Amino acid sequence: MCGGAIVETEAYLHDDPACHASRGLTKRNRVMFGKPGHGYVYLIYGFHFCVNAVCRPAEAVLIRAVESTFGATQMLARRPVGKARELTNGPGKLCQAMSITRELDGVDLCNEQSELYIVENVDVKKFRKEKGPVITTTRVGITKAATLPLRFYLAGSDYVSKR
DNA sequence: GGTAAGATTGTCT
DNA sequence: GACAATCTTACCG
Repeated sequence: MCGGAIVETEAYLHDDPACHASRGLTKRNRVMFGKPGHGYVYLIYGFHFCVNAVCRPAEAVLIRAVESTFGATQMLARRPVGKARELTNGPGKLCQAMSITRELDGVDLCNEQSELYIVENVDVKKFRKEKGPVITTTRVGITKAATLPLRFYLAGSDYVSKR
């Protein structure tokens, strides 16, 4: 068991050229056309995995950074790093640390019996208060629709990938 | 059947 | 700051 608070996300909308689902259903993005609440996991650049939470049909939120709150020992075993923040301050990094792979593509994120799931609890609310306001900026690492303000992160978190 | 590009990261300068 | 590593998918012929 390991986990943490999501501190950085990006949104991908159905009419957004940067969204994998914008050009219709394919083998890779089929999960995005399924039921909302499921996880979309894919391999990028042949090296790293990225996780998304499907929110509406053909629309998803990319999880870019997590601040680990428990199970950090296990995560460090999978991803040995010097500084704690290096553990999960990037979409590919957090997938390695939490052993998120393509096997989890399509997982039900709303079911606490799943290998991977997302919940909102009182600690998260307190965490958000401590970490300050949510900053909205442009998305990172994309070439299409790069100016849309669809990236969100907590101003006070050390685990945000880029400022 | 071939090829170009990608929602990244780590390493070297 | 620049660049290589490495592979799946999408698109064209």
